[in-house]
Amino acid sequence: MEAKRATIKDVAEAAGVGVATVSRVLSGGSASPATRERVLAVAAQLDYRPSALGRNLRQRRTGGIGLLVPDLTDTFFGQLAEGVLACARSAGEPVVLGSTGDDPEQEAELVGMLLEQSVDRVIAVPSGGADTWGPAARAGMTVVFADRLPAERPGDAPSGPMPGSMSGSASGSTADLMLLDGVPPPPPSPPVLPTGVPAVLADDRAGIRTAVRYLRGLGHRRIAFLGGPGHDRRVAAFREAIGPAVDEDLVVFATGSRDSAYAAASGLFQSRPDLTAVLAGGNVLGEAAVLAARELDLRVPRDVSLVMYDDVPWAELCSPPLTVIAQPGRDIGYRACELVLRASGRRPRTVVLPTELIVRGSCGPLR
Amino acid sequence: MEAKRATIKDVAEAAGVGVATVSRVLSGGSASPATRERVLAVAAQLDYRPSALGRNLRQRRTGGIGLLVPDLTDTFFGQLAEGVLACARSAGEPVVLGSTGDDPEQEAELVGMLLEQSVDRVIAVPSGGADTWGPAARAGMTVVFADRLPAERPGDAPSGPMPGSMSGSASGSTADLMLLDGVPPPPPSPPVLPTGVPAVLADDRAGIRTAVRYLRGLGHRRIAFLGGPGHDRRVAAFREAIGPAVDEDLVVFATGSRDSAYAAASGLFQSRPDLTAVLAGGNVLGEAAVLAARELDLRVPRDVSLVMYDDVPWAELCSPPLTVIAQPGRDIGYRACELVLRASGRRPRTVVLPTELIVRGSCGPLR
DNA sequence: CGCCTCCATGGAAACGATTCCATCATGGTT
DNA sequence: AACCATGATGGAATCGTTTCCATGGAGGCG
Repeated sequence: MEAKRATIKDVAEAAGVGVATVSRVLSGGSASPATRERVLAVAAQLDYRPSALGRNLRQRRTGGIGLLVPDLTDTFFGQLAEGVLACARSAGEPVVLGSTGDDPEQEAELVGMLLEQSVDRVIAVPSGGADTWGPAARAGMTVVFADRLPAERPGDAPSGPMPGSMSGSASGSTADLMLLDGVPPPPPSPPVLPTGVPAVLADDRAGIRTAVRYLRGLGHRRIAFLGGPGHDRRVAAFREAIGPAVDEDLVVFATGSRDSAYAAASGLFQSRPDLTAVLAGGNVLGEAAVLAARELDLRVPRDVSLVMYDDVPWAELCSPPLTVIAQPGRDIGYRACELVLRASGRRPRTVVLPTELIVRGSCGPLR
Repeated sequence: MEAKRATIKDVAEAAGVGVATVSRVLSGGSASPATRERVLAVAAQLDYRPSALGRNLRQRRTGGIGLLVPDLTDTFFGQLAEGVLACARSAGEPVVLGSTGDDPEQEAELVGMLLEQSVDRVIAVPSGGADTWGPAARAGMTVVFADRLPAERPGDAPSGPMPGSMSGSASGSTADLMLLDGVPPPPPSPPVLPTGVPAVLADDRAGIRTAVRYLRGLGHRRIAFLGGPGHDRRVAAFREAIGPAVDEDLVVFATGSRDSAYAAASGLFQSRPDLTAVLAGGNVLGEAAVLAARELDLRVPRDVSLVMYDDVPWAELCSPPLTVIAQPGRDIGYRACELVLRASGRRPRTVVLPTELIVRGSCGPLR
């Protein structure tokens, strides 16, 4: 019953040829039309499928590409994953998935697992810093980052300050400074990005700037930022957009969990009842903000205006529908996959995809 | 620079022992304490990692487990995937992911890909029917279904009737009948489920029944069901709960896409303005229902009551917050993974996980 | 007519691991 | 003192594929 799979040897035997010939026929090598046809027929009849194991072992090449995301429950990463999957499918490459939970340790462990599987092309939304990704690259992995860049300093989790704590170093991390290209009042978009680091990112800077300007235009002055893990670049952009006089109490961080996000949002609203607008750095944060506001009887947008980074299907369902900074999650994944696949040539450049402010109903004029 | 990975041979050489000894030490075989220590030291120093390729080839065993879901953008499948990932990680097994888009053809293709990768344990939310999964099983795959069962009849997509069309055969599909165990007015929960089919399912029947009773209790009589691909069991449960006099026009199907869901919902509201309650078979359908209702100026719950199958984080964000039938997506994934991992012994039984009606604000009394 | 080239073809090595089996040393028993 | 059981150890086969290389035949050209 359990018919074990036919091997190339079986095919060769049945077709009366050598295994080498079968291999050549199947991988497009030269062969006489007669044998080619015969081999093909036999292979089809035996339902022969070459084993990726054998092939990969021989070629010392990997099967598949790895995909590491913080949390598939977050719609954005789901979109990103769908993009990667779509591209990988069209290339016929399997995708090995890992969820890091925004934990550098788990991430490192998963990288090890991929290494063991001989998966040497990886698309990652990084949680850890150089001490994870340095070794990975050194082990010969082709890594493309998506949505974020890893923290610069070894051992530095990119989320910066811990949950509930208010703000961090006054001028952003090393990575952020580098991102901003060292020009304090930099020219308008497109932003200058670190070269040599293959990555696909959304144009956070432009998105955030647009949102801040929009809020400013509505009269808001006390604008808060609600950040999560991996939002360093967004925070930096926020600081840049706000200008020199950033009210540090209005920059708050949460970890990846929904509870933490809610706590951060609620804490922010309670400690600073004078704020008039909030910019949430991701959809989980946005959700938390809506929830916290409702819990505290703050009406949106009457009492507080809200902009969420990330467009998700339910943003339209909220009442009022949420004004968002949309980023093309699916495209980010797709492009990252393209990059990692054709990384054979010279190293791929970083790609920046545009964001878009979608104005719905969660922002109103200052009153 | 590109230090290629150390092989077992390198370790053996460096430790001055044979490869067999290294293998034994590393996989817990017998060895003298002295050599064991030496080998371990050398292995650590060389940062040796056994190649899964070599191992799997030799053992003719698969690396990893496959996971096939319709769409990672759907939060529910994201939760399910997280569950699988959690369990797989703790077992040290890599997960190969595929997204089927609810398309039997893509699904079959992905199964082929997994076969090629020698991945012979699969967790699937099936889209195709027996003509996909029969061959898969025959090829020696251990398959555990999650959330759904495949259609019984070959070539029969489990979604039954096509989008927009109204209802199907008057008494559910063969699969559903089998599910109901052939007893037309069956005893209350727990439902009798098909044995021998390894699967992890939510107790749709109880969930739907509870929801229908709840709506009935509020006075609703014209209750509609909005179904999507793979919702056969839910439809069947709905029919059963409603009783013999099912208004077939109130049972509507959409395909997996959000557009289709919206179209179905909108069409339903417009063609049957007399309905007073809607039961959405999944979160995408629920989202569509909310959107369509708003578009048509139907207020929830004043004009129409709404229950959504699936609890998702944003259900609470809606206003009013959505009353839902919660199913443990993460647990379903986790259990399915457990099942597929310890499938070595006798065949695993089907597992049914409880659902829960979470009453929030989207249902009101008939007026 | 002979030689050289070219192409189709098959044998065999290699990839990196596990595992069977033979070998050898050791220590205990008769 | 001879023998046997036990345990550590290394060699070699094996898994399924690709690929190098040798072989042999056919055909073209000098």
